[in-house]
Amino acid sequence: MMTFKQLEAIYWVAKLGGFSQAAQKLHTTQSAVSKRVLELEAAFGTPMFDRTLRASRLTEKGEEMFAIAQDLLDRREAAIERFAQVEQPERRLRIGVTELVAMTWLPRFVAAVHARFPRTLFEPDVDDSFSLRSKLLLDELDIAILPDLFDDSRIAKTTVGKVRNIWMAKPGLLGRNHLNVHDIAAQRVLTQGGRSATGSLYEEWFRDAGISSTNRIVSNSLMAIIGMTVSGLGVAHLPQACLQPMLDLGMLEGLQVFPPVPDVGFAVARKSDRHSTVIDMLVETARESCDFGQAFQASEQPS
Amino acid sequence: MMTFKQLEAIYWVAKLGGFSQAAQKLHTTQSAVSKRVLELEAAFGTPMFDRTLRASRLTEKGEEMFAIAQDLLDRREAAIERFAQVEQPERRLRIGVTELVAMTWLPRFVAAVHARFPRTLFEPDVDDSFSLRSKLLLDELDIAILPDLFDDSRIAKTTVGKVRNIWMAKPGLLGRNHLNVHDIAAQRVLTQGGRSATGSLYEEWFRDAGISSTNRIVSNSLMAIIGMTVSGLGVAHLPQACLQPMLDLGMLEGLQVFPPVPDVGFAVARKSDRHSTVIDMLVETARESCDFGQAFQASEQPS
DNA sequence: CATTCTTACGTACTGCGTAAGAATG
DNA sequence: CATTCTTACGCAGTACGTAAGAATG
Repeated sequence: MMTFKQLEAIYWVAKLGGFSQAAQKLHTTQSAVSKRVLELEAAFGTPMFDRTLRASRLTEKGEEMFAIAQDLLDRREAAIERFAQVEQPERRLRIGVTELVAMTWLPRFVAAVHARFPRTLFEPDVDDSFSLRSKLLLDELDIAILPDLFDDSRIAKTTVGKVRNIWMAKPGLLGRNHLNVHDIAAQRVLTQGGRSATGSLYEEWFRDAGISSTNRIVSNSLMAIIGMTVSGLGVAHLPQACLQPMLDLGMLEGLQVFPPVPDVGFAVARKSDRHSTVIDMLVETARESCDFGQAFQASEQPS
Repeated sequence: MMTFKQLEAIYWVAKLGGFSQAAQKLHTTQSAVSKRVLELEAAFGTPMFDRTLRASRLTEKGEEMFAIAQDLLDRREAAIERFAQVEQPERRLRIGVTELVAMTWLPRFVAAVHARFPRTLFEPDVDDSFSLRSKLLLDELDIAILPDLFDDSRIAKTTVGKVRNIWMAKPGLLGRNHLNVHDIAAQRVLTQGGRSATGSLYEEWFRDAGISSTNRIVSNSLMAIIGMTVSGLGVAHLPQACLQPMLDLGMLEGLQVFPPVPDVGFAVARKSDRHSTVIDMLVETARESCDFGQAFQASEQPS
């Protein structure tokens, strides 16, 4: 049932163009390699190599499996590498944030942290909440700032703020301004996918109203969703405060919708088993500098 | 050497809180599970469980390995799932783009495609070039629009445009306006990491000038970098056209730097072994609608 | 003393290597 | 006929299950 050995086999056969070469690379015989590949083919009921030709060429399915093998083997390698490294107490802060945070107060946060830790190398990582959580658990991040919408005993959280989102659309796209769930569902809805915490919030919201499928465009990027909303491709539920300038400019129109989608709380998250005063201070700094209001465009303007 | 069986063992022991429970789950004996865990511990020279207590509790290293196990097992599961699915000819276009594309012409592109394929479900995925390439190979995307900076026989590309980046900083951050590589290196440089194709371009640029290490803030998000640049945290090499409004407003200042970093070409990429008229038409549409000039803020304003 | 994990030991079977067979150009 | 992969077969060592031992509360 798909072992690493099988994956190594298909990987090196494809890479080196032959079973014997792969065998050499894997310090075994070509017979053994052949069998590992045959196992894999049997397990998935499809040939991975085209044997009609003299040189081993991947089939279509084989290409797919090769990509899978490459991915899984790379990840194993990387994981081992990371694990082997001793806990390096280097001054390097890897901080994960969602796109909304990146758009709004990340610059201020970074500036505030730099004031306290001038010699620290900063690495802001912008990703969806789901990935951020994984990266925290894999120790690829020191802290993460994300929507407070899940619970995991391995992660400790500190609430830092709340964001008010409202439904928006290109002005004039909808006739009225007072709407309900079903009016929204009748439109094309632009949302973040299920990997985003806020994205799953809407799915729940629709489900609660008994609505299963809607016409949607799903993207993992808030930026892309804002752009598409401005272009009139549909309605989206977007942070009010940081888009206020666009509302004021008439590029977007806010919609009154009932029932409201609940507000989203944000939290600073870190792995429960990692304790450090640096991280504690980071959390403190985050709480102080937290502000989802102003998008970067308007902040710290030179006079 | 780290097999899936070992990972399954540590995963289920941690999850179910006992070797016997894990054994039951894995359809084997608790003795076998014990040995698989011991193997893993031997391989990495560190205990994963704290056996002083009655209930099996993960050690710190164990937590780390647990996260790795979870990650790799999930990915194997997902890969098998994906592989098993027959080539579903569903009308669902997963298009990968980099952040720059998401900021600029993605809305227009989506609008153009919707005009041609009105009943198609669109899923724009914004990620770094490296990830986009992986996702293409894993068939998680139908096409991707990314910097034309790598070659891979498994991926077919069509050039669609070019982007001019220039060095920028908060006005007044640097005294002069005419600079060279070393002046830039003396500043704090905000760049995208090595996972970004353009990010690796700068590393080459610095290396060519004989500069190895610079004071840097690395982020995977263009958005975050723009924000931090506006805040005066450092200098960055950013797309000129789409930030022209910010240059005009005096939020950013363009810098003349010698030697110039080469321009970046963009291409539509797809897997070589996937042929479809829909994809061909997408490529065509992309070429026609391509425009990195205007950030979304200014596009399609309602009169 | 019941529960939980490790150790010991004999076994079964998986997976391997050698070598022969089939297919290809 | 040289090269490349598959099959056949016997062997070896891995990994397993049973059962006993050690540790814990």
